[in-house]
Amino acid sequence: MSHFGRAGPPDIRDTFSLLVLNITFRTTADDLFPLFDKYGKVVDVFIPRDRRTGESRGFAFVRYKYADEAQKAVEKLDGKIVDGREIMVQFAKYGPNAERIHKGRIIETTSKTKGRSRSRSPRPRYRDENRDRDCRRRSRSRSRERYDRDRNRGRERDHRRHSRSRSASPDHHKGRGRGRYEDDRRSRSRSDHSASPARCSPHPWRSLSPRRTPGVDSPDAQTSNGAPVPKTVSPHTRVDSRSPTPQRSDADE
DNA sequence: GTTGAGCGTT
Repeated sequence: MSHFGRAGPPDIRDTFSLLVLNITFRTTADDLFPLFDKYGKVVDVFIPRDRRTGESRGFAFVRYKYADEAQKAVEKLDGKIVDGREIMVQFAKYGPNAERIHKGRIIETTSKTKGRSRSRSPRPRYRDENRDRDCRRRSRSRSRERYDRDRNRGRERDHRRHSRSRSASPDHHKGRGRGRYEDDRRSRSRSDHSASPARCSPHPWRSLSPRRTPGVDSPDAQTSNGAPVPKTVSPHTRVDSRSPTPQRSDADE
């Protein structure tokens, strides 16, 4: 793969992994190696790539032999423009098997004599595949935002992102689209078991609330909109449903 | 030819 003639993960026990984010999709390990090797002994550079296309996923892992060199590389290369893109270098937080990493160094080994430790692991092996694999699949397609931004380019330059990509905007879609390749069959399997896509819908409550069953206009037949109205509701409040503007009950479209 | 949050393979 992206190793230097080595198969599989090398000895990461005594290495310090750095996570390099925001690299271009064309940047390869060979491009990053000389860059990081200038600041220390780089043991290995690995760039995860897609199973289907083999394209880079936009980030890389650089393993240093010593922590001080890794630290220096983080300080020196973090924010550096590589291939026209500002990369982000930081210590890896998780290991290949989701081991806990402290300052890029693995502090937990899932190899042996640590079986009980895994039980205490608060998080699953892969924190992302069990989260947005169901609905939030961006599939890393070309974002329409980019086109919008390009179209607006020249009209309003202030509309661009006012900050580095480090701090992702909260209102920006956090769906990372890590579906990759297993999401297809998994989704189908769950579909047969009648999954609950209610949460996937951006407006789940909308489906749950039938608003005011159209056609049925009997005020006594059902309580308001069919939903079980708690007894705490006062008769005075109930008259509100018969107000001239009952459409603004709860659903809004 | 593309995309852009984030954490990894024989």
